[in-house]
Amino acid sequence: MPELAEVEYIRKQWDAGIGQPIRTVEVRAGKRIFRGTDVEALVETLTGAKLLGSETRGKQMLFRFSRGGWLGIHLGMSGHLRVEAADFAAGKHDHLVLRQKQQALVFEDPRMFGRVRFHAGKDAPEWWTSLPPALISPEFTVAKLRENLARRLRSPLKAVLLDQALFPGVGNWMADEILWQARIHPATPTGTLAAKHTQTLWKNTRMVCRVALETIGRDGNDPPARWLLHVRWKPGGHCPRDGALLDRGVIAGRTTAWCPVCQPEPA
DNA sequence: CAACCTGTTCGCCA
DNA sequence: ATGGCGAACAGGTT
Repeated sequence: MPELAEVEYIRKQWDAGIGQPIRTVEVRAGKRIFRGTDVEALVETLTGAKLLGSETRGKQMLFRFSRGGWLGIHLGMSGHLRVEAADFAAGKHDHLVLRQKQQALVFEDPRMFGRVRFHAGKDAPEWWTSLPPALISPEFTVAKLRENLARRLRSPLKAVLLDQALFPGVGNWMADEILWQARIHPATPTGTLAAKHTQTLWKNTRMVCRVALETIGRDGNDPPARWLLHVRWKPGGHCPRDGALLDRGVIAGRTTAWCPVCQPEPA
């Protein structure tokens, strides 16, 4: 489910537990959720540790604890964070439960495409610090975008937008939204994009990220009513800009919606 | 009942 | 050797 702004909103669900020690840690070990993770070290370090804070990078979240505990969570397709009463009983999809005096912090993920990582140490782990800079940061420049696109000349733009190394946090709906805002057809091969369109793509990438973070990311509010995401799911949806019936198809392996009028086929 | 899914990774093929 | 594509992952929802 979650992309950039949803991840930011979900991350804050655990803010209720900041400053309080974890009394017990419950883990449904042996699940693919914990692949590559030292679950014993996670339990040992976090038991008795205090949650200090958290941040988001793209679709990744990092929770910082006292005693040098760093917990990374990726929500995958169906992951979610929530807060329950301190004595609640974990359900079968609740893979990680951090119990505090006042409440329990829960990570659930029915489909188990998500991932939990753990690191113990003074500094944040390499798997966190090596993530690319945010699309709304000053480091994401038009020149940088041009450079990224130049490495994938034959790919459809939709595929490139879904690449987390290049567009961290962008998922299926955001990719469609950005291309629709920029009036560029999702199947356009990267190498055929006019310089002017690269500029437009850059501008709209930042705009969609910024506005999504200010609405969904801030408090779960809806993004602007005239955005594509409100109509892109159901067949029969119409372009909020010109009213044309939206086209749908599979591009880069994902369901994609676009407007045949304002996002014309690449030549 | 069958198809579909806001994500990632792997192996195959060009 | 790259790079792109489909399949696989697993369960819920339509």
